[in-house]
Amino acid sequence: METVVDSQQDGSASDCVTDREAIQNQSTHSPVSTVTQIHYLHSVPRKILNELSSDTPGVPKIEEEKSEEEVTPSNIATMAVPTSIYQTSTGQYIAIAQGGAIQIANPGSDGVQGLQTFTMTNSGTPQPGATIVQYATQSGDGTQQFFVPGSQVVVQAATGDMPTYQIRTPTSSLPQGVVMAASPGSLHSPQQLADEVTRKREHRLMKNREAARECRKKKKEYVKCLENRVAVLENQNKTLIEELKALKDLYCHKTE
DNA sequence: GCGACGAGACGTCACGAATC
DNA sequence: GATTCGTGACGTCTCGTCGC
Repeated sequence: METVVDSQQDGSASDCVTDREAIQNQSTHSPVSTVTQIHYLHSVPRKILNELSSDTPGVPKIEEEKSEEEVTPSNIATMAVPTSIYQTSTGQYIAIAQGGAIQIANPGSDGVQGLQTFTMTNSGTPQPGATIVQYATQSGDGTQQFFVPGSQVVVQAATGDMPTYQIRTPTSSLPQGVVMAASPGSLHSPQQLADEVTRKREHRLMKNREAARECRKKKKEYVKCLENRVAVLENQNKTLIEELKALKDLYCHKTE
């Protein structure tokens, strides 16, 4: 009589863990809701910015509105020196440059995703004292314009998938959620800010790289385990068939 | 030798689930 | 609610094989 070799004896088959039984369909849509203040989509710019960043993938870059002759992509380190840097209570950095560019960095997310630049111009102002913020979308859809009363305080009005920003006139009572830096620029230089964002991004990428490696390893082991189990069950099946056949023969001999 | 092709490994992004 | 983790999907690279 044959001995049935079960992989559970060596413990490998019993260690078969079902990773994810059902592979769910993953939709790539990003919900868009209408917000009355300045807003941008989180999911869209990331890929677009990566496409825009040419030779060094992984290095976040800010695409500013450029003049005809100036095509050099500006990254964080080379952007205009901000005159005011604010930090919201959520840790977000908002810098307003001398040229009127508003830069928003979201340290909670990766560098590319969380960086936005708005350019302020004063042309065609329909309201007295108002400033038009030109929001250049990275998708190439054109620019959206927002009217800004007076000057330059950017307020994060909402967070989540659809963060919104309000630009308000600074008053004695700051809007809730906004922390003004003691002296503009003293919190972090743009370089430090960029370094921090880059560092966090690289850390996240490194962790994800390792996780992906681990996940693949796990998946390979799981597949191996399943193949092993198939082999064992086939072997078991074959043995049982032979056993059945032998019993049948024995029964036939006895009845004869 | 060389281009085409498939397989496997890898990095990254996106997103849901789990955890804090 | 924010952060971290796990993983599917996608694109890219490398390597081996095959036909020419």
